[in-house]
Amino acid sequence: MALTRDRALSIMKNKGMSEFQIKVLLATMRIPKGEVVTYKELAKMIGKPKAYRAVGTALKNNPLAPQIPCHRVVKSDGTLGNYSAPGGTKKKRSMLRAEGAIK
DNA sequence: AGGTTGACCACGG
DNA sequence: GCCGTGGCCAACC
Repeated sequence: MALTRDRALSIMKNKGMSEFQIKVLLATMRIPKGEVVTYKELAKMIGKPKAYRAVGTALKNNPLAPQIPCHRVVKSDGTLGNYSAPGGTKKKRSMLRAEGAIK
């Protein structure tokens, strides 16, 4: 079943997450399949261009791991960055490769 | 209230 | 390519 924005919002609020983290995760949900964005771009999307570091903190807390495509978020220099879901960075790379987002 | 930590960034050697 | 340094911000203790 597809995860709607409203549903994600109530789950996250229920977890007691901060507004900042909620915004990060909502923005992450909008990333189209087959594309990647950087942590910095993501920070800019939520109106805090310099909070790219805190963006990482927020994604790590992602309570909806498979449904929010946090694997589509990479570093500014083009490398992958970290990934806390099972499989780690290796899994992240293979998923992106399967989507055609990276070579 | 203050210090530490981290899925980062940019720059330099 | 690697490593160190300074800077940034929010979360956590």
